[in-house]
Amino acid sequence: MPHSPSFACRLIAWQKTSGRHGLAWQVSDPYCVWLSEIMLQQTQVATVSAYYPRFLAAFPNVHALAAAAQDEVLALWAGLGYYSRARNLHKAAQQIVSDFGGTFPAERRELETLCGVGRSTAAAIAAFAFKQRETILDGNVKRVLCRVFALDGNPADKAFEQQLWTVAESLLPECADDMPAYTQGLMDLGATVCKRSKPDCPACPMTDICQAKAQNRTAELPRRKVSAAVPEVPLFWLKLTNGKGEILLVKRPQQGIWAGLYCLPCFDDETALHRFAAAWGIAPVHLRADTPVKHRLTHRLLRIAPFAATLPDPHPTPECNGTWVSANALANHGLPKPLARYLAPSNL
DNA sequence: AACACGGGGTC
DNA sequence: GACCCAGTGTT
Repeated sequence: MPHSPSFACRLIAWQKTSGRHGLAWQVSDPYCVWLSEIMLQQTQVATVSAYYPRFLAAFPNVHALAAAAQDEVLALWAGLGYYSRARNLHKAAQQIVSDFGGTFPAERRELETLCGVGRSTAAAIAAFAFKQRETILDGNVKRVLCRVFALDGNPADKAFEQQLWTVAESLLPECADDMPAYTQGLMDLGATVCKRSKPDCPACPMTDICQAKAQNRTAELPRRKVSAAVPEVPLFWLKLTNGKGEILLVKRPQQGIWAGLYCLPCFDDETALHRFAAAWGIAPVHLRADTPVKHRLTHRLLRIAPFAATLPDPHPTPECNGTWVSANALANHGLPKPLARYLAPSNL
């Protein structure tokens, strides 16, 4: 196992002089730390910066969040992606109230019982808010460790993953007071110096102990994941407008893509869309085909064919759990990014 | 172990 | 267009 007594010292000193400071969530309040850590999962700092203050203003503490409606939470999360994070955040706020009397626990193990909080996020909260000697292990840290110690393993391999946790734990500083700066340093080093491509080795505090650099292997470590093929999925949207200029939105189920968000009536095939339109008294000839929307997710390529129609007068009113929403009320609803773009191309 | 789950940044 | 990002939960 790699052991480097100087690793933590170097990192802490570097963070204090050259790390990132002044980010809105660099505070010791566990609620703020937790919220930021969830937002930052698989999401870059620049993206989160626009969402974090808005969300915190709406839900300034865990009680406010626990008492909110899921729709309010999702409306503030809309566009950020990975919406299970928002649903779990909401659930976890209620867990904090019900299971912990409204106060965040300081132990990593207890934090891990919260919905949406895995080991790394629990460790980040424990380290930043409670100065616990727990290690994070995110994409940045993995890259730093794989390079500094020339760890050459398959990222999909469970045993290799476990090895990374063990290495990360072995590097923790002895003094608990150093945990916030150390943890921030791990993230900062990976994000600003030990980047995936073109690492800035001359600026790195580990440059003279880095084994990947010594072996001229920074470009090949960490090893890449093997990426799977991304299947294409056709989708059909119906933009139905009533006499008041309102649009029909339907809340999506709690499972699957865009779970819990609001969307236009959405169909797997055109026949199903026609059937739905017919129930509102709209014949296929009155459906206007709009410009197709291509939207890439990590694991799917959505090819969306939007249709538009105006409700005839009079018209039948079929059983429908949708809601009619005016243009200026769209912002109150959590919409998937491509739908927000389609309905209001101006606010990108 | 593999897959589901968004959206954007970067090269 | 490919790869990655302050990952977690399900199967």
